[in-house]
Amino acid sequence: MRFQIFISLLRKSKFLTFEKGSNLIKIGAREPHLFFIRKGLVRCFFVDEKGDEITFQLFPENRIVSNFHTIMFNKPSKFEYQTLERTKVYTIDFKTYQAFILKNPKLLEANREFLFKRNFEKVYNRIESFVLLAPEERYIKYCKDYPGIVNRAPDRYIASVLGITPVSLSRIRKRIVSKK
Amino acid sequence: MRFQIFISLLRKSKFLTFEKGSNLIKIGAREPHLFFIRKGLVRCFFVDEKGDEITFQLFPENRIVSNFHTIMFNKPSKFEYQTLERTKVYTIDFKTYQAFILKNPKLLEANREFLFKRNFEKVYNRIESFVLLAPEERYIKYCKDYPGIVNRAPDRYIASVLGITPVSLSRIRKRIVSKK
DNA sequence: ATTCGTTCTTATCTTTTGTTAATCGCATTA
DNA sequence: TAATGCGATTAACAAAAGATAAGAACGAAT
Repeated sequence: MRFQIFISLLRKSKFLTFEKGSNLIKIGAREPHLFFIRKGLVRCFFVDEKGDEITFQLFPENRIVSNFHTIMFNKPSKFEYQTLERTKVYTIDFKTYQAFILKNPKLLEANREFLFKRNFEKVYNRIESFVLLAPEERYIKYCKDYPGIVNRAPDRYIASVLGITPVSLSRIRKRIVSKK
Repeated sequence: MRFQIFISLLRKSKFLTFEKGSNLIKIGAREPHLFFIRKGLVRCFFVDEKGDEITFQLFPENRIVSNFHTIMFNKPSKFEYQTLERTKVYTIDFKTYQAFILKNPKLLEANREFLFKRNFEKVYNRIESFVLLAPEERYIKYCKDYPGIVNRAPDRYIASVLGITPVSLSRIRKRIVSKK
């Protein structure tokens, strides 16, 4: 029956395909949808005072993308979510989703699991990486933790996620290779 | 009536005072309590492979401290929460708290506000600091964002939170002073 | 007041990073 | 095939950070 519930949730969602380079959510938009990435790669970035794009996060398959500024605070998005590959998603309006969850208390736990726990864990691990590790170790850990990203996204995006420059990342990679 | 509800929640909680240097939560413990810091300062740290203590976070007044590993996953705490000053807290068992929230739907929103939104915001801002800012700017921002902490906690804890060494923090401070 | 221990600062040296610019590699296109 | 453009690499230099050790400042305890 869990399965049944899941099916009817799927019925309420749409299955969409975005071409490479399209936007799921634009900066300034109030986009209240959740996007579950079935296939593809999504880049989340913002623009700093100098006008440079800062890549904040990269999302591969099986992750949920949403704008927490909008969903939590009903504020316009600070980030832009852009596909780096042709990307297929299941998408559903957050209110529709939440109404559905409330009607099916059995899903409450699964909801918490997906939307909060996973996120918390990842976010805390990431901060721990910054607190504990030097850039080189951070890169190694990132490769381990997200093998499905490193060879699909441009290096400068990875560098940004790690909080370093592309030049530095290039040197780190060289160092790692020469150590072997 | 919001106020009434709040009062009865307070009734279910205990008001405790911890001396400086005591533990709210120990590493390995399954401590299911929430602690609202009324007065004082709490340091959250873990121990790395070398056996060194790494300060992960510092909590001043009006923040809620809890062990999310336990509350979310029922796992033993990875962190230790230790008072850096004589600290007064309101504390309540998470299950008691949650049961109360469920009985008072008017508190659902306030609950989300306190336990999730605030946390998310802080955590994202922190990651942004690491991604975007150099250590010196990160320190300046930390002083701005948490003026109630910087002059109360030992510098080496601050350094750890910022992901740098105490020596480096000392140099950063000197640099900032000499710029003025 | 003196001693002790802890923390912060300073010094020295090595390693790493940021910055800027030039070069290389590769794919797309004219 | 040649030209173009974009991203990664390399080079060169300055600035900053890590590591280690020594010294200064400070408070607590005797």
